[in-house]
Amino acid sequence: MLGDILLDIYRWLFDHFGPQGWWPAEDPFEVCLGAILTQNTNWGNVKRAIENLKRENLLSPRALREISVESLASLIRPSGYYNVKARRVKNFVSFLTDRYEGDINNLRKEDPLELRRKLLSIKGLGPETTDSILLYALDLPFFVVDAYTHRILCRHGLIPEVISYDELQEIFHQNLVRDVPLYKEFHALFVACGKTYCKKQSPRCDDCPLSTLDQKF
DNA sequence: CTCCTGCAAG
DNA sequence: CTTGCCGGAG
Repeated sequence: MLGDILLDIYRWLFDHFGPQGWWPAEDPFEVCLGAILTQNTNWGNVKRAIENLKRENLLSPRALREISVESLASLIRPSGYYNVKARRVKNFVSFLTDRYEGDINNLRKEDPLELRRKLLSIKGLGPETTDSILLYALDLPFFVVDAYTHRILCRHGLIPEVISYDELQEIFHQNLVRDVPLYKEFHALFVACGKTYCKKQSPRCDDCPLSTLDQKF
């Protein structure tokens, strides 16, 4: 029932926007950095920050382990919240080097739910950042919930205004097949729809590919 | 001015 | 539950 509606949403969005090809990054570690840097931040600004790190050959756990948090902060400045994010990147890199030999692939040896719990214990990694890493860097089937997901489903009356991250994620896990490519594309499509149509202010409901959804109730 | 693929601290 | 973090684009 709800699964059918979610699949309908997916199809309409996919038909309208086409494949999004997320996550835009060269390797899994870059995905992790991007996931932290894009917290409440426009991706365009994150790209600048990552370009700075690339230019300085700092896109590796080893290199980021060495650099001072102050230097790191100045390099990621364009992404905003640079002081807190530099600390958060440092926390993640320490976690990776101290416990997994700085190799992102060693994370795959963990039980997925246990790994999620451990990532969440890192200061600066909340549920969305963690699930982005699990899904887009490690190809594990965890649905990434974000502000767009909530806004779109809420405006169509499919979920209550007040709902926790885990509760909303469970809706996807319980009602959709645990398919990694589907989860990757679906989240990216929610973002595309949220940015283009289901905007926070002055949403463009008339042109929205999901406009027929409301008539089902 | 608001918003952006949040999160932790107060 | 509210606030601080913050640059860049529209």
